[in-house]
Amino acid sequence: MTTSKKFRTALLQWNKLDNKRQMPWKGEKDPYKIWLSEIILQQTRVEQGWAYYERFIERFPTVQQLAAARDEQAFKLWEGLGYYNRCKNLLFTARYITENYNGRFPDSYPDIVALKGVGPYTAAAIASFAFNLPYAVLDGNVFRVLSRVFGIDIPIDSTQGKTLFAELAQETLDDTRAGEFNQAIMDFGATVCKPLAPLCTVCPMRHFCEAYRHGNVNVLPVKQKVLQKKTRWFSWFVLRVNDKMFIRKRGSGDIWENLHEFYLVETPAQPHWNKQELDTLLKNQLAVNNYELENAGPVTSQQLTHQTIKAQVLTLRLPEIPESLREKEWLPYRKVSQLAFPKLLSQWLAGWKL
DNA sequence: TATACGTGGTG
DNA sequence: TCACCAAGTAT
Repeated sequence: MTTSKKFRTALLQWNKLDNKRQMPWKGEKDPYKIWLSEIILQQTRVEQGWAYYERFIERFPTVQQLAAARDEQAFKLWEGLGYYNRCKNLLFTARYITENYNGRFPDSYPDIVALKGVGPYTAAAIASFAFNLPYAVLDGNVFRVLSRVFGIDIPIDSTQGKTLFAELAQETLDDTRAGEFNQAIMDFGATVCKPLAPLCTVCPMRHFCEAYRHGNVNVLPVKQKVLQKKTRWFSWFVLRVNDKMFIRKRGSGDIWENLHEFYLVETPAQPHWNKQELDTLLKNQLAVNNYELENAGPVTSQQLTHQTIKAQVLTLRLPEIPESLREKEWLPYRKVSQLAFPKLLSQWLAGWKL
């Protein structure tokens, strides 16, 4: 018997007898809900996305209701989940489906994969879960499980590796039960063939797993690229005039697009804000001569995928709104709390006491 | 096609 | 502390 055949049989039997994994979207047939769950789960742990899924479904039970959402409302609901372009694309696609498909989710792979924010993985997931179409999912779990069982050390982030694993996944798929198979292989990867400390001693595949036989389970899958990280220094100034504070929306070309922030000063090295430095900054950048430093918080750090942000939040009280800043960007806390912020700032706001 | 995009868990 | 990685996609 081929390894593919053994794999299929062992996987489906494990799924039937030993897979205890439960999730709110499991077994769901509504393509809208499947789509929503898959977008939330992109590069995101199930435990982290779980509550977000439930809140979105509660607030927006149908694609039409999501399409009718205000942008800020959706972003506020997404706040803290990361990769905020997912939220932007979610809104775009909900509106696209509402307008172009009359609210009916497309039911062919080519139509699904054409949706913004939907790539090969997500399209295969929706196609197989909602419509039982024979498309194999290829996510981090599948890369790991296949690389180990079949003993493949070609880097999964190489062009050759991506092609090879995509073909292997499609060959291995039980295409009469695509949805069941796809769910099973991801559950298996997440609970048995785990990245760290896999449960090889109780694994139903250990008798034919190449990595287990060669003792290299812990080095598979292979990745070739190491990502570069840089450190950036952010100083956020909470400018306050009476009960309002200055808020701006972050633009394109950098992290946290569409999220909000306070007045940002980025420096090439760690800043040390003393009176003279502050005087100069306020005068040069904002033409402000009169201010009071209310508070200078601790330097906190956040690790992103490609950069480390070292940030400090300083609160300044000004006598009036500077001419250099627009009136409309000054908001009371009541309004500010409805906007989405990066974690560093939402945490600061949560602890903010007037 | 190489790189950027968030946040949190884990060993 | 730190590297790795998690139901990837867009550009």
